[in-house]
Amino acid sequence: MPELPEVETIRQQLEPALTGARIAAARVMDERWTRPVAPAEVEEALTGRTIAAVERRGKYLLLRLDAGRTLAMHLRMTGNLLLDHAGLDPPYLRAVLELSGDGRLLFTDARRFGHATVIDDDELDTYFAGRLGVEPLSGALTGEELCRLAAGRRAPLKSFLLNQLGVAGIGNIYADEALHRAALHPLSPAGSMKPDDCERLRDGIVQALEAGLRTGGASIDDYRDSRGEQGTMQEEFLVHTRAGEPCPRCGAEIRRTVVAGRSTYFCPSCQRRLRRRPRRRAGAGTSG
DNA sequence: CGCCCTGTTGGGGA
DNA sequence: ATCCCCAACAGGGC
Repeated sequence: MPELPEVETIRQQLEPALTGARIAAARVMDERWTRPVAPAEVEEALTGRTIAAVERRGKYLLLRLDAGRTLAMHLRMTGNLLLDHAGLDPPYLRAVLELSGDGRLLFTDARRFGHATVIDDDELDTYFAGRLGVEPLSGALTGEELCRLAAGRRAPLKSFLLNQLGVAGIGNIYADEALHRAALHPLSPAGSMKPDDCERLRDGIVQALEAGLRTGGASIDDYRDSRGEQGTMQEEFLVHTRAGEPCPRCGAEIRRTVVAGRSTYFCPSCQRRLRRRPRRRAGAGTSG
């Protein structure tokens, strides 16, 4: 479940070992990982490089290399990064970065949706400008900014949150959690939010992500070892996958529906649906 | 055993 | 602008 908190947790775990490490060799065993770029091209770009920093943007994990380039990796659904010192041979191994001295960084991915690409540093901002919106934990996300992003949009709030171009890093789980915390209905049109709704949604986003960060490490370990088992993290979810259980805020029964093709959990009692804001007539500039 | 459904994401086409 | 489908695979229900 690599949404922003999980990717950030992985980043924090890898940072001490990878920062300053040299990539002695790189092996890509799945051409899909680098498509449409040939694996050999990526292997060559990585070999001999030193990792200057480990960063995150949205759900992307970045290895900043010397020589002015960056390896940007996306885990998608089932991608995982493993720091190995024991000669592991995990299933679904897609790529290996051998580090100088001891250690290997392993990229595994059962579904093979994960992706990696090498980007010149001077193209980095352009690359992400077309893919990611504001970082929700950077302090740049305010209620006001959220209202600006949502203005005029008729898409459901859930879709609005899943679209990385508005706010970066929110996936299916944290979208549900944020909307519940904000007491907003997932099907309310994004543009229907009033300033007060935007403030609550901003708080809901930040609080849901921070809650995930607090337990992210445990959830990832559980996830890595046992897919179907219940992880520590799941016990933190207020509504996600909790259909039929009582809402922690009002006690009503949490319901499941499908929005934007994704399972969506919400409380029909305290997440009330907003109506579309009446369109303002041209010239009627002032409002209360 | 096989079929169907579900799922942590994002891109492309309708 | 918005929705549907797809990518590839595991696991559970029937």
